[in-house]
Amino acid sequence: MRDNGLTIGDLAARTGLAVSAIRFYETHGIVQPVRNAGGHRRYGRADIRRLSFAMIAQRLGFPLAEIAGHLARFPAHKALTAQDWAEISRGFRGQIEARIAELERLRDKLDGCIGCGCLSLERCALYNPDDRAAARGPGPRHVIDAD
Amino acid sequence: MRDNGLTIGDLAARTGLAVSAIRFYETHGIVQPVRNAGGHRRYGRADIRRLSFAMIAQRLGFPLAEIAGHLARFPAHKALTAQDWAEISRGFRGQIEARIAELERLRDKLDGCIGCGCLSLERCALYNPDDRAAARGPGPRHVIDAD
DNA sequence: CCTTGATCTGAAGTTAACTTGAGAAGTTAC
DNA sequence: GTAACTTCTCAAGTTAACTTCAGATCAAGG
Repeated sequence: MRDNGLTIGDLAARTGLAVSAIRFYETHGIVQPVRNAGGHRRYGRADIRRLSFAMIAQRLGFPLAEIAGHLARFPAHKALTAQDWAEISRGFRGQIEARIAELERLRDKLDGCIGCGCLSLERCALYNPDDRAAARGPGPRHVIDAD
Repeated sequence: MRDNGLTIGDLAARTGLAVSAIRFYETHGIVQPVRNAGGHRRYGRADIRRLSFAMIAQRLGFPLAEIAGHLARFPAHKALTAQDWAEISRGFRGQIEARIAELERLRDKLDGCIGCGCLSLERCALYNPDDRAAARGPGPRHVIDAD
């Protein structure tokens, strides 16, 4: 008997996510299922929306931590409204535009450098030490996705 | 006595890379220094160019493996010519343009979706399972990347 | 009731691109 | 010649985003 609510398997089938991924997202606070008598997770409809949102945001290139941050602003079991979505989306748009702009700058510099062949660290516009300094700390550097 | 050639420290100072990074790049075949009597690495001028190239390519967002692949086409101790550089660069340009185009598509879809708020997996243009395969980034994406 | 099949937990593995640390040995400046 | 660097090797740690595995328990159909 389904008690009430969806099982993690149901959710996986509906969203296309792996069961393990959904559990992982839970550790990041993206969903917060309740437990039934046997200790199994039970989800509500709002959770489908939350996961859908997370998947879309990931497609847009945003890290889970940031996505979780956005979702944290809304009650765990309340569904996201069109309002909420529009509000978050506008922020996304700005960041996408920024990434496009950065790539265009790089492309233009590259155009200027093709044929030059200097590869000089002092003179090549493509090599800008300041930009590299921005990426600090250990771990993998997300080269281009800066910010 | 410097025997001949640059030490790894010299190279680090010249390129701005960490000594550990240069050793790491060596494991990827990006540089192939010779050893002096004491077992220390000695580099040639061509190696500065190879590292510069790698750094620039990384800024452009290319993974080390791919960069190493490009460099593998050239003799380890021959310097890259303007010709070589121009040839490789043209390929880069194409890939940068592709990434820009992908982001623009996403931006446009997002515009269409702001205000819609449906977040429906079946209908939302932003959620396209096929496109997920294109996602770049860190982490084991093999499930998604599944050929 | 019993057998599949789904879930549970917690630990460890995966990729990328490096860094950090330990202990030993080479190199250099005075 | 010796103190002070620099470098050497190899193993293990780091972040992100998950997956895989093992051993155990829960749930549901016949």
